[in-house]
Amino acid sequence: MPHTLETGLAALKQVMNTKVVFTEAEWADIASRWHYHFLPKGEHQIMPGQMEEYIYFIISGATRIYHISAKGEDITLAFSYDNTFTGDYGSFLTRRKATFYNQAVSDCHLLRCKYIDINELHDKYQKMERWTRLGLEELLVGMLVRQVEMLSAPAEERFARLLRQSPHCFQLYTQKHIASYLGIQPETLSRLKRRLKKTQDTRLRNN
Amino acid sequence: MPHTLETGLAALKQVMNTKVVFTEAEWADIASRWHYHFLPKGEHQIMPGQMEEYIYFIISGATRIYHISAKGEDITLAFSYDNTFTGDYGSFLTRRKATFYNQAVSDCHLLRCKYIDINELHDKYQKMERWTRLGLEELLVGMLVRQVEMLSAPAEERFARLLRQSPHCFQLYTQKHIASYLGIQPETLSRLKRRLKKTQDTRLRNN
DNA sequence: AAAATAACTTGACCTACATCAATGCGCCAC
DNA sequence: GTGGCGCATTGATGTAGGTCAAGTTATTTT
Repeated sequence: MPHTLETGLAALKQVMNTKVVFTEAEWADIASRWHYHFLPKGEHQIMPGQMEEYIYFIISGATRIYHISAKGEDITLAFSYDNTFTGDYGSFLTRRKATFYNQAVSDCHLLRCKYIDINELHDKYQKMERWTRLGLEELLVGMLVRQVEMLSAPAEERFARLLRQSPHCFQLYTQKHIASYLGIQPETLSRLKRRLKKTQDTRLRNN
Repeated sequence: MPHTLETGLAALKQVMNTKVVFTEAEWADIASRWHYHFLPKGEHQIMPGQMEEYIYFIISGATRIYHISAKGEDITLAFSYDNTFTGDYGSFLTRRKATFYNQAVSDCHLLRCKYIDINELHDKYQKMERWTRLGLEELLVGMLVRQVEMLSAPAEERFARLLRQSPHCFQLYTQKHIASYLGIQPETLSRLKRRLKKTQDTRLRNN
């Protein structure tokens, strides 16, 4: 029986142990606080105005965190998929109302853990506090890289880099959403794709 | 005697206590690991390729964290000033070589703490681990807000918001640096300023 | 205080990307 | 299958902001 609590916890354990190694007793306590949850394709895990009560771990599936701007534009902020965490961290961490949408773009098999459980774990185990700290550090470094790229690289380069570093995203998400993640319009992404293919074709022909 | 170790530690204590309240004994241990450092205007606290050995607390002064892109563009990522922390967090946290410059734009009176001391404090006190976690959470939320703004708001709005929320930055930093922080050219910022003043003037005249 | 240097302003022109619009294509519903 | 709908492509045109250049004003440096 794939994608249920057991297999999910095994995946979660492996992911968590890459940062901090928990004892079996600690792990048992942690594991007991995560619960299976299913989110069908198209449904929202959270919407602006709600409180983010859980942090989510994706066993399998894909979600998209986005924001609707003042002008009504749909802006994709992050992609989440197998073996990654998701949710509106801002809301979850600060206990303020969510500002983002998080939508399943395919059926999602999830584990989730309540805020109070995460908090209790933080109180109970220094290691848990450290695990979260290390996770936040990683997130922060990633966001800095993205920030630099958005400010310094033109659309074409940002696209090329995403294609190189996260090709699977082009399978999981529509071009519309990838475009908004890259900060451009779908039409522009379409044209970039064609241009890139053309230059690759001519390169092939010349070699 | 202003801006020396004592006054600096008093400021640091106050800032740290807003997140986690330390006992006097804990604080004494923490305080003993921070040391005064002076960075004259124009000098760099760190440059790409170096290892960030310290985390810095600014008693007084201002620095600018920036990056030189592949095309040679100077991109300002963050401003730091009195009572804030600074440094290349990415390098400091991950122990990899710095990718950013951090330059004093005015004489800086600093406190700094070595990586190993921070680490020892993390090992020794769960509270310290929590303090760092909460600090990272705050940083992360701020970066998310900025990311959304960069993707959704046009230059004029980003400028107006910075002017509203951080007017002191316009005293501390040159327009060139503020422009690069906003993701525009200095010429564009100059034009935006004029346009904004014009609309404000007409509004005044009509009231 | 003069000279040198850097910052800011303004104008003319240019380009990357947006917008609008038309057409074609896949995909799900029934 | 076939009707419908959202997604992708392509073309024509618009525009925010970039680039280049010249002049002005601050700010250092000597």
